[in-house]
Amino acid sequence: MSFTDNGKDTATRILDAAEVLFVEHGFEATSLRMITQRAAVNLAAVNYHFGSKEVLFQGVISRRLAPYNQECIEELRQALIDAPHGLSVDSIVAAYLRPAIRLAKDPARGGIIFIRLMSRVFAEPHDSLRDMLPRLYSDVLEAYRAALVKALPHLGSHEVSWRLQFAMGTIFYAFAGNDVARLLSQNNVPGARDPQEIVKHLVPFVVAGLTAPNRPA
Amino acid sequence: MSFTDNGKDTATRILDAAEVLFVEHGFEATSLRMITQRAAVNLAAVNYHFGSKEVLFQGVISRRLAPYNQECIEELRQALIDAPHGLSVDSIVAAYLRPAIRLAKDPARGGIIFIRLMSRVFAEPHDSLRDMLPRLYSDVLEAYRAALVKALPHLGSHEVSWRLQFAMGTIFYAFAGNDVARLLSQNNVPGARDPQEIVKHLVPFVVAGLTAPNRPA
DNA sequence: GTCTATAATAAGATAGAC
DNA sequence: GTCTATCTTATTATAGAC
Repeated sequence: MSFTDNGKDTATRILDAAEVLFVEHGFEATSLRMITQRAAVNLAAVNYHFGSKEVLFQGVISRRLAPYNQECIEELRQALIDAPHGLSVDSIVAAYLRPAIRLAKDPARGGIIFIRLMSRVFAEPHDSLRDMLPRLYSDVLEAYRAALVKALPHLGSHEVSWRLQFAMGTIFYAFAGNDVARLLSQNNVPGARDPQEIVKHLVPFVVAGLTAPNRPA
Repeated sequence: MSFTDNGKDTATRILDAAEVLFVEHGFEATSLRMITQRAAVNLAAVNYHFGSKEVLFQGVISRRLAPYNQECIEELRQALIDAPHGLSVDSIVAAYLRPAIRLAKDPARGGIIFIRLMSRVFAEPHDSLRDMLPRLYSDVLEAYRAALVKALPHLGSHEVSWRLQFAMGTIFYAFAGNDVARLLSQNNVPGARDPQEIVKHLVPFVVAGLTAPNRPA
């Protein structure tokens, strides 16, 4: 590993630049030339270090995701220790979002950029990009799904799956920075990009959705 | 207007093909060659009829959206006539989703493909594509926002905006066909692509989210 | 309006010197 | 590991015959 003047090696510089650009422009619209220019490295370095643009994308995700997943699982484990007789839906949602807030505040681990990238991946049309997440993320989801099934015993397992799916959609969409808010011509929601502010309004919505009565008239 | 053997003119054939391909692959990854090949028209026809790929995209959206918007507004107007003293959140959500279900069942107006395309637009990284929707969709949103503000008088206008934003995110995500469901290794949600089935499970979730107490402890 | 042919450009990937 | 130079292939868009 050789180092450049700003203290990061070439592969890391490429990952950092790619992370930002993939969020901003999506996979297809981000060229290797944009990435290497931003990273101030040679064009050929991408293929030397990663082999292809697609593998680079996987690298951008996986470098951050593994430790983050650990944190999510650990957070749930701790919550379960503190309340061994089962968690409320509220505590489950709060536990799920706590690592996200911590990550959002920590630029060294990608910060809000990585949160937004995760949200974006689900919307990537590229099958190979979208399909990498189930593999990388299923452990976390299964853990939280199990907790929810326990917390909502009156709902069937299928209904919990539906609601978890909606909840994930809501959360990812809220963090994606797509600014559905901008749709509203008036009343631009203030603080719509601040993760802490988002979560404050998001938690009641998601908790209420998850705990909704099984079938209103 | 000259017509080909299957009864549709060239511009329409291009729009039909582009609609499907933009949903499937996104804007960037869909080439004019894919479109003209699928439409069985000449490559140059796109630029003759539309001028550019971006204008074509706008054309795909706007041909369907104007009549659909009319329907959404009319649905709300009718509901308000039937209940002149104000609508429940439940009726508002139901009114909003009714045109979507009708459209989803009507392939002649784009069917589920167009619903999914709308959902996808919000996730398009291209600014110029994402930014066309506020202009085209704000009337509908403002109408439903006003109804929600009336139905939820105890919430501030800002809070209603937040929740409408979350609700729209949930709904669009649910229809986008991104299959967050596939994240769950087990328990693949059955019927996850059938609009009627989606709506059945979606309504209680969204209504509960919108009517959540203002700030649970 | 529709076609062929092509211009102009940008993309991902690689070979080979250093 | 890093560079320059280039290959190969794709793209959007257009010019001009019919």
